[in-house]
This record gives sequence, C-alpha cells and structure tokens, in this order.
Amino acid sequence: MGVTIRDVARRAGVSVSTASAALNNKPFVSPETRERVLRAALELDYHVNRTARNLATGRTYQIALLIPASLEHTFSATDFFNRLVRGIYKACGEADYSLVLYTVEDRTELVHQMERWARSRTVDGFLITHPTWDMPYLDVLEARGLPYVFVGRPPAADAQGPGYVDNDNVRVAHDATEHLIQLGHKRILFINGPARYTYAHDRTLGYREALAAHDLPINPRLLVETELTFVDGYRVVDRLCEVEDFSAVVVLNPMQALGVMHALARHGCSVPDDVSVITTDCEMAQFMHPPLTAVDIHPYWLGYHAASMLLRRLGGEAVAPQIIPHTLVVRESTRSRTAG
Amino acid sequence: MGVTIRDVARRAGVSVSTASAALNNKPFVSPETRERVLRAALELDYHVNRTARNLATGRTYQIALLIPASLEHTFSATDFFNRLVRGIYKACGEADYSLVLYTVEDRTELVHQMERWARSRTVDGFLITHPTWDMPYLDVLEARGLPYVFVGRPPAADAQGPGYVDNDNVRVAHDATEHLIQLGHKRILFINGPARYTYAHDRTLGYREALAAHDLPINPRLLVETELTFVDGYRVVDRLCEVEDFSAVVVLNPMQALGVMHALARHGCSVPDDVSVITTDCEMAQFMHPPLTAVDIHPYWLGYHAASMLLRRLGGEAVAPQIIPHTLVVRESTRSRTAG
DNA sequence: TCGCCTCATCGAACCGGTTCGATGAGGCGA
DNA sequence: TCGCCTCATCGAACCGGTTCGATGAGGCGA
Repeated sequence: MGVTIRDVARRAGVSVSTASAALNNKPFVSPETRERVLRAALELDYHVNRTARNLATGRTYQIALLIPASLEHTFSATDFFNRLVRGIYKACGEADYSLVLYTVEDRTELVHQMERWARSRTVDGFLITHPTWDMPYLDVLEARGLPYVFVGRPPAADAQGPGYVDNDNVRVAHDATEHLIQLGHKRILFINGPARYTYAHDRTLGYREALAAHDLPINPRLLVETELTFVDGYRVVDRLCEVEDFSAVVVLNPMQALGVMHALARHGCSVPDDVSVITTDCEMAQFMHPPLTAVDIHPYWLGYHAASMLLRRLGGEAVAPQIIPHTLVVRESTRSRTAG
Repeated sequence: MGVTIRDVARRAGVSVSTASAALNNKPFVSPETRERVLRAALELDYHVNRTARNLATGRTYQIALLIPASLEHTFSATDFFNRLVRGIYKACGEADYSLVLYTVEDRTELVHQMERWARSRTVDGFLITHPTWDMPYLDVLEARGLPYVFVGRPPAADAQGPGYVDNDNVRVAHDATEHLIQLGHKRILFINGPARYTYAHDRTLGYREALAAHDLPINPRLLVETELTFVDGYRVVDRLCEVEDFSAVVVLNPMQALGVMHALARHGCSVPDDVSVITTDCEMAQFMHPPLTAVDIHPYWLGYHAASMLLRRLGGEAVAPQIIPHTLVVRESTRSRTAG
C-alpha cells in the first residue's frame, strides 16, 4: 500500500536520514544525492505520511477556527462567516495547513471543551472570532502554550499580547454616522451589538465622536445595545418609533438591519423617504428594497490576514495587530434629510 | 510537558501494553488492574496523544467536508451551508471526530487536489455535497480506498454504491408544484438548477409528474434550467414576463427566488396578487416582502445523517441510502388563483 | 503431588517519519 | 607523505501510541 521513506532511501541508495534531509531541502545534502532522492520519490510516487511527520515534529499543520456558539444563528443568515472562512481557507491553503472547525453549543461548556481540544493536540493554534471582555478559556491555551490570534480586538490590545486583525471599529461607526450627518440628519438612532463584545465599545465611541464633532447632542435613549438577531432589531425600532424622534438609523449588523426595515415598514415609515438606514455590507444588502447603504468590513480579508498572522506566529515570528480598512458603499437607503 | 502512557504505566505498576489495554477497555484486563491504571491516568491528567494513536492505528479521526467551488458564492447568501455544517459538526462531535474543510477554487484542479488530499491521509473519509453526473475525482478516492458519502443522490444510486443522504427531490418538486395546482394555478414556471446536478433531473421529474397527474399541459418554455445566483433568477423572469403567460413560479433555491421577486417587482407584478412564488426554505424567507412559502429541506438533518453514515462506514458497517423528509411551510407568497 | 490449561500481563516490534552525534572519505597545507 | 579539517552521509534513538506472540502464575483434575 504505502510507499515509505525507507523505500525511497533504498531506491536512491542512501540512508533514511539522508533521504529525509534531501526531501526536506536541508542545506548539507550534495546536489547529486538530492537529485537521486527526489527522482526516486517521484518514481515511487512517494509522499510524506503527515501523521508520522506530525508525531516526529510535534506539529499538526492544522489550525482551528473557534466559532462562539451564541453566534451560530446570526451567522446563518448573513455571509460574514462564509466570507471569513474563505479568507482563512485561502491563507491555510497557501501554507499547506488544514482548517478544522470548532464550536460548542453551550457557552458554559467552553472552558471544559477547550481543555479537551488543547489536550488532544489536534491543532497547532486557534483563530478566535468576536472577542469579549471575559474569555476564561484563554487560560487553557496559555497554560498549554497554544498560540491564538483574534478576529476582532481583544480586551487588552497591547503590543505584547496575542495578535489580532480587526477593522477600526471606532471609525466604522464614525464614518457611518458621519455619512448620515452629511446628509443633514441630526437625530440618529444607533443600534449597537451586545456590550460583551469589544467592538460594541469601540463603535459607541465612534458614534459619539461623530456627533460631538458636529456639536450634535447625544440622546442616550437613541443609543441602544441589543442582541444580533432580526427580532432584536425589529423590537428596538418598534418600541422607539412612537416615543422618540429620529430620521436615521445606524445598525451595523445585517440581521438587525433587516428587522429594522420591517419595523419601519410596519409603522408606515418609508426608507429612505422618512428614515435613512445604514448597515454593514452583506450580499443581501444590494437586493433589499431599497438596496442598503452599507459599510463593507471585508470579512474575507479579516479571515485571510488573521490566518496568515497565526501561521506566522506558529513559525516563530512576532506579530503586530493589523487593521483592515473598511469602505462605504452608498446605495439607496440613505438620503438627504431636506430632499424628497 | 507531556504525560505519556509510559508515565501512567509506571505509576500504576504495570507494563505499557497493559496500560494501553486498560485505557482502551480491552476485555482481558482484570478489574483491579484497570482500576489502578485509570486512577493513575486521572492523577497524572493523562490524555492520549492523538497523533501517536493515529500513526499506530492508521486512522486520523477526522473527516473532510468537500465543498464544490462553484457553490461558494451561492452558499454565501443562504443558510443552507451553515445549517448543513452544524448538523455535520454535531454528528462528528458525538463520535469525537474532527471536521476539516476542503474546497478548491478552480474545478479543473479538483482531481489534482483530491490526489494531494488523499495522499496526505489527513482525513479518514469524505463528505461530498451536490453530486453531479460526472465526478472523475471519485476514482482517486476509490484507488486509495477512502470512503465517502454524498449529501445528495449520486448518479448511480444502487444499493452497493457509496451511501448518500438526500431529500426525495422528485417529491420536493412535486409537492411544491402540487401546492400551486391546488391553489388553482395552471401555468406554472419552473426554474431549475443546472442540469449537471443530479437533483435537477429529479426535480424536473417531480414537476412533470405533478402537472401530468392533473392533466395539465407541459409548456417546455416554462421549464428552465439555470445557475443558482440572484442574477440568473432575475434574468429568467425578466425575459419570460413579456412573452409567456404564467401565474406562479416554482424556484427551489433562495437566491434565485430573490432574483425572481425583484424581476417581478420591476415588471409591476405583485406577489402574491399577480404571481405566486414558492422556494426552498432559508432563514431569510420569512422576512421577505411577502414572507415566502417554501419547502424546508432540513439541511441540518442532511448534514447530521450524512456524517453519521460516513462514521458508520468508517466503523465497517454497511450503509443504505437515507431520505430526509421535507416539509411545506405555507406563508404569504402563494395565493389562490381565483381569489383577490 | 504433578501436569495441563486458562488467562492476565509483559516485552518487543511496529507505525513512518525526524534529529543528532558518530563516521569516514577527500582535500588541503606543511 | 602525514595529519587535520570539512562536510556529506549514516545509524540509532526518538516521537507516543498499539499489537501480538511469549510468559508465567494459579487453579483444576487425575
């Protein structure tokens, strides 16, 4: 069945250790010997047994993507996860790494499960999305010396910490808000994600900064934190429509945005005639009625660079945080306050 | 760093082979010895090194999910892929298997890439979605003796073949069409997926059967095969609106359906007042204007049972094809032809 | 009491690589 | 010509498990 390195060595007339050295491009192998070994490998259709190599080197050439269970349903309806995974996959493929998927149904099980994953040594490192302020399972990774990189800014984002790739979420929220202010909007509802995510903190900051820069008052009742589902977005607008006055909504999650659109429609508010709406981009956004103005946070590149960063760390390199630029895509859901 | 089975054996005062036997629940170990070994393992916090076990047993306890590249963008916008993966993941977790993601950007590279995957022996078996009539890369798997299971009916679906899990696509299309016929529709546009997928063949059959059962004529111009994107759905309706007369559309893919909805809107056709539309279910469907009537094909269970089947095959069991029942979810996009 | 059988345990080989100290051929300078 | 140095190659150990034939203690019947 299997051609082993011993077969290759025999055919090339060298020892196993020399064959190994030749196949791994060690510098001290003579050109003729290397040539002979490589030809023998080719003739025998030899390919390294990864399991054996893993055991000998102590590395698995696999990384895990850890998906917080609480996001499973959120992921379902938007393409953030898919674009992220494609980026990660691309980076892994380039380095001949495999991508393993890890998730856990019950968040309270996460520390326990993380211990099992860490002990099993199935992967060389972890990619962790949506960092929160409290991540007790990181202790497990630290204790076992398993590297990890965040997609999103971790709580303690110092240069010494683990690497991360993120958008500048202060500016993401700032630019979305600024876009509406430029259109003449003054009362802007900001629907944020749950406070447990670090990005929610940053986005609140960006929203406040944009308003402050134009000397606009901040109405705390127009600053709402809620979960990331359709129903949560719907409820916020449904509740505030009657009691608060606003002409625009910043809702930087597509599922929430969908809920917002429906609540507005139910209350007889037309988008963008009565209320402008801006969200983060997903494939669906361009097909909505009306097509949604959005900030594209480029999940593919978040994934690609996060994976690349983790692979560099596995190679022993020091890494610095990396910021992926976002872009504003103006479509038809935002309109000048004074016009039509 | 690592506690090995030799440490456990020493502490328990037995040989390594006895320790291994005890830890693996072999029947010939005496109860007292087993007890001593397990206690030693617990005290030392021993856990098997999977890589070493893999090398010794020749198994990796990992399976791969192969995603056809051509579907990447389709997956992005619907939750089929996410639900499928969650089901697969669940089954893997129960058996302590890991899930590895495989895809390839360029379909012509697939055979070549499959050879690399097969040779690397990173996984014990493959889960393959969206089988087509021609899958040359299967020869690679056969040659290497790597088991695989399909999500979807393979071309030669005999009992001896590899296992598969699928909906009954004849009935899926039949039931969708029948639902419209029951509402009084007679001219029903059927937008199918590309003919290269086996399911497209089955669904055409179901559509034809439903019409035939009610002695309704089949207009070949109302039977269209096209790719699975928004634009494809849009184009079909955009083209046919002017030249063909139909009062309902069966479009069993959410992205195509979205395109259909937009094309109908652009041509001034109201759903469901002028045209009824039925699709396959995704989270988005319930949030559309109007909420879409849909056939739920239960991707979670497709994934769960396909993975379970593959794991059973890896355990040496023979497996039989399995059909996941679909369910009709009536919402507001289908309406009686004579009413309102 | 002796011989045989059963069965729990053991030791060594093995899975297929990598690593590292030892070896020895060849070239150089004196 | 001799001794030393360089460097390509080699052999053995190792990674951490599993497997399988060998072993030997204990119990049984004659």
